[in-house]
Amino acid sequence: MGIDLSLKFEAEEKDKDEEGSKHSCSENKEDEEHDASSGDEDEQMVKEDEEEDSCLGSRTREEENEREEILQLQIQMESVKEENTRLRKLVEQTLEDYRHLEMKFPVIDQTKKMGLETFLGAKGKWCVDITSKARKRGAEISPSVERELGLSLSLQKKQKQEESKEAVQSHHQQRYNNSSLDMNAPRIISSSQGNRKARVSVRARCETATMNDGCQWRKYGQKTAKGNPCPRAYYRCTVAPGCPVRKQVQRCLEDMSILITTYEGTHNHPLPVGATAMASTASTSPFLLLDSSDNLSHPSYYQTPPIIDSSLITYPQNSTTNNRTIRSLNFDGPSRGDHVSSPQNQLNWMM
DNA sequence: CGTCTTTGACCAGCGC
DNA sequence: GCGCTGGTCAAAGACG
Repeated sequence: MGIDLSLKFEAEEKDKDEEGSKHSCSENKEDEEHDASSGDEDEQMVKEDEEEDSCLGSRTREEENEREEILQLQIQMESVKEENTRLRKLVEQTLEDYRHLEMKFPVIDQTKKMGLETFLGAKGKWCVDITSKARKRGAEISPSVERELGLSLSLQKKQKQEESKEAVQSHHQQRYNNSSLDMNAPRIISSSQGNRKARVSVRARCETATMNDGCQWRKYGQKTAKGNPCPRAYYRCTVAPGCPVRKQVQRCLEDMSILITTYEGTHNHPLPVGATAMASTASTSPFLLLDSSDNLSHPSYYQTPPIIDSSLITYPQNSTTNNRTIRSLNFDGPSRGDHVSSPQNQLNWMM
């Protein structure tokens, strides 16, 4: 270490100085001998002895001083060494803690997801049931696929307090989203309460401009949101006059093939047939039903199958649940190229 | 002509 | 109070 080198360097310099002083002392002696030849030899000898004694005395004093200095330096070195080992242990401990935390993080994340499923209650079983059924069919479900199955559910609430509580969580979520690790992971931003409007956000792979959820929508606005070059479109349900349901449609910034649709409100009318087909299998209560294909009602639908990654999400709203109950329906949807010809086929495929 | 989309204007909420 | 941003309105145009 640098300390050791510098100490050696100092010691070497001191040796050199010592040699130099010795050399100067002997040089002085030679000069004196040269001078003695011209003067009284006895007196000269006495003088020489005295000077030699003084020279030797100063040399021993210097040596003692050097020894003391060396001792002090050695003590300093020992203390520095001790501090060095202590710091090293501290660094190692910190690194170890960091590694431990790093290993624990996925477990904590998984626990959070399990917590969500618990929150979803009995209906949360859907996710497990459907994936297990898929497994029974022999379909392999990789962890990444299971992530893809994850319910992309965002219930939004505008209350400040709860948002601040969730700020840390959403920050972590954002970090995950940015790293494209978990695009379709379950995500509850907030839940509606009281008479506030329920909001459900759904991510689905969809190449068309909007998803067909069986309802009729009228576009009433478009806005470019900050941070996303893709414009956000605003739609209003036109199935029944005065239906308060609205939806926002926007492409995902990370993956343009993913369509983020946010629904708000509750339909004040019976759902159209296309929506009811799937609805009846999931819930008897009012809900929002989504699939990611506009092609359902399109003549060329049978030639161009939709691309669905995670798409069926129900969100009942009634007075008893106070807009808080969330029912999820996740399924390992067909990968790109799989043919899903109708809502009923989708359900058959699921079951 | 009715319906739907587009798009600029307006408004409310929020942070500074 | 001001500016920014998201959400909505409404007039104008397109389309069947």
